[in-house]
Amino acid sequence: MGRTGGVMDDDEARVRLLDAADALFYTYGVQAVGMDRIRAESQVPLKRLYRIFPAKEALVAAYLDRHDRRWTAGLRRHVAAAHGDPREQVLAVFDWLAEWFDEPAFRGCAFLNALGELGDTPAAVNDVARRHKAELQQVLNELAAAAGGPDALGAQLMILVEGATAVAALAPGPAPARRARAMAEALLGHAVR
Amino acid sequence: MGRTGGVMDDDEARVRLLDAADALFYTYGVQAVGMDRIRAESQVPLKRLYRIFPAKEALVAAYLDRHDRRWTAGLRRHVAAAHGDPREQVLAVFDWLAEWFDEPAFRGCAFLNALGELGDTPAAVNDVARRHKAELQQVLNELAAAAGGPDALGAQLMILVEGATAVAALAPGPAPARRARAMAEALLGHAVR
DNA sequence: GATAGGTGAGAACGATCGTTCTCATCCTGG
DNA sequence: CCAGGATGAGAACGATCGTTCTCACCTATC
Repeated sequence: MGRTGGVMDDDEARVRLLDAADALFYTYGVQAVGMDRIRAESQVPLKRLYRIFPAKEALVAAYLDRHDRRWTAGLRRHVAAAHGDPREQVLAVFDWLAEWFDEPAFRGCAFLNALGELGDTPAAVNDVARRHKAELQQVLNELAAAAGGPDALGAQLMILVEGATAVAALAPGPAPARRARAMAEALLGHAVR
Repeated sequence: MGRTGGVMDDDEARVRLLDAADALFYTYGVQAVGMDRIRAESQVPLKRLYRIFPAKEALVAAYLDRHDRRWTAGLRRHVAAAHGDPREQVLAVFDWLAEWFDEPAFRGCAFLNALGELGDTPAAVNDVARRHKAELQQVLNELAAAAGGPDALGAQLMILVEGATAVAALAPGPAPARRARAMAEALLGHAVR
């Protein structure tokens, strides 16, 4: 059948392509990275690349989709590992952001970057970006509700998360996350009274 | 002398080029807009275009520079026109953001978009983006100091401004600005006690 | 009114990119 | 050992882009 473990089966090729796409598209932007650079970084021949992803647009959409899944899963995992107190879980969001901002490869929100670069087309990019932000908003809404905050708390946390990310995009480092964390603490304090 | 009012002198050509660059680069992204599209929109011949801006990079830098100056001046004007109370001036920032988010052409922060698209090169883009954010931070610091807030207030307002802008980039409309305004009100309330 | 210099419109050029095609090579089944 | 189908490496193709060049035309001076 040929898929019993040859030199590189399609699944591994797909992983390597998405690894290369993630590293290159996120670092340099989508339009600045050509398919040949993806091929060089992934070591997957062009022919196979185009068999797995029939066009660049499909690769971009798959990159954003996997980036979204990993990002949100990382956030959820970090939050779940936090101390049981729901308020601590809210604050854990910002601790996780601080770690993210400190990564050398950090370059802001991949979805806002892609959207700013590509505009509304192709629609797949827009869809993934919107889905990502809706998912983040839902995580924050759940945490806000568990912490007993008012209805607006989820949306307020969203502004803090996005604000810290945008500020860190121009001046990387954990400082914006810590500031946003302090603001979230104030919001939670308010919610209590 | 030739500059006494011919059909179109270089100053007018420059304005038309920057108008076209602003509309097109901001809406569609820098890389997605070719020089010929700038020529078509501005009605300035290519030859003249390249005499005024010797390369696309120079046009992009000039576009971002003028965009920055207009944006910051608009903010300062709106803030200055607000009620004399320094706290009202802080809140006026978010009223101005609400108006901005409601413009049909709104597509998030032009500088973050350009930075996300182009990465660190060319350096001119990076410089203008950094200068823009530093200027915004200074405006907010001044307002925070005038309102008698703590040292951190300026940086906190920055996170609110950037957060509202990022959220609005995916879901345009004044709602994020209003929410950020409410959060700023809470910060000012805290600062008072 | 003739001429020289600059202008506008668009063709042309070289590079790059997304995508496809060629062909030598290799692995598989008989 | 041999035929054949798939694979990999990279050339090739068509489109697009940034930039430059051509050339007819206009304008302004002597």
